[in-house]
Amino acid sequence: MSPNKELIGASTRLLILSVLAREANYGYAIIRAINQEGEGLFVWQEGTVYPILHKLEKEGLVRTQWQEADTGRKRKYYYITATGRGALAAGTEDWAGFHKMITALGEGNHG
Amino acid sequence: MSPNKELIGASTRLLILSVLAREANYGYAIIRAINQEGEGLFVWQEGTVYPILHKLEKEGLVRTQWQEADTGRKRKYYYITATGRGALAAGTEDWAGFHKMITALGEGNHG
DNA sequence: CACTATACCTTGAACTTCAAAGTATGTCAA
DNA sequence: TTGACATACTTTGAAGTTCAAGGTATAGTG
Repeated sequence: MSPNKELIGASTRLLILSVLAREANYGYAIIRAINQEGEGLFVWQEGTVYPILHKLEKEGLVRTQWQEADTGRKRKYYYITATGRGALAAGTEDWAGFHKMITALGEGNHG
Repeated sequence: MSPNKELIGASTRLLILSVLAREANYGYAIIRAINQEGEGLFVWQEGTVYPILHKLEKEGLVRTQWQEADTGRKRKYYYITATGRGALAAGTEDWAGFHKMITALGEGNHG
């Protein structure tokens, strides 16, 4: 289990949208990409990520398309939508504001 | 309700510990202090904060002491412990690392 | 005496996350 | 063709988190 579940849980959605804003991808690869990016800070489980992807789709932040890989395997690709990009931008801004506040509070402690 | 519940939920504990690292305080005032600090980004409810304070106490990150105010009112003061300061420092570091990652991902999107 | 603000706490519902298991397909080797 | 393994998607049950709402109690005000 992750040592900082609470810290991490915050921006699951934001992180997924960030990854998809770079380029469309399918679920299984998204999970690997994010966990690699996390560099040990956390490891996301399939049971966590897939439901979030489904929710993002229901909310219209991403759309999906089944595609067949060269291997013959079927993959469900996720594409970020315009709405999704908007949500990502807004979320990133909120994140920055929140971070600023946390930092300010921290600095107050040894000033 | 807060417009960014998920973003906020992350570091409830961190925020409380930050406030208490500045100076000891009692629950009701902590809630007002944090919500003021949030500047509209979020508003915490009593039903959220009190249980967290109880948990922090059980974990030894804070200790408590009942005190009587000038008004005659009884208040439960929360003091951060050495363990609590350690947890705050560690949490802040993790937070910084996580923020760095989010930022890096965001920059990748328009680079 | 009613009303408001302070001050603490608990409960039930909704939601989130995880661990675990389930389903299915392609690859590789014996 | 059989077995093992990685890929790929999904669901389920349990544990945890947060909120809205309400409950208790006391001090001050009109």
